[in-house]
Amino acid sequence: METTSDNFFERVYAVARRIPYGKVTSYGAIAKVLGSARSARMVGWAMNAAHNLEDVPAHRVVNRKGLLTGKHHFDGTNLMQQLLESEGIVVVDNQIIDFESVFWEPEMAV
DNA sequence: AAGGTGACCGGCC
DNA sequence: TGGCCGGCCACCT
Repeated sequence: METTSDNFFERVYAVARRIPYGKVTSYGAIAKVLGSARSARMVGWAMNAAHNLEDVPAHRVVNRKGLLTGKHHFDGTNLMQQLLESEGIVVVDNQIIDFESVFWEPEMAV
């Protein structure tokens, strides 16, 4: 049942699922790919539902500062950080170290 | 149907 | 990236 609203969410999920292992991206980057760079908030909202799905690695999505703003929404307080460090990403004080190095630019399709 | 909300971003001080 | 303000768009009650 692909309704218009679900379609938007699916867009975010599709991009998030394409995030390579050991890489992260920002909400604004995803929103930009979706065509609405200013609706980054909506991406976060979509992620809110996305984190409920195991198909979407929401832990690889952070804000443009490389800060784990959404870690508070995870099951555990430091679960998000644990997952990122598990992928080789260094996180200190909820902030990704060398964020630019692990940053991955999302794309709609290949 | 309308209002409030939100895991943000960009600009300015 | 320190802090504050406005914008923007879809979801929820």
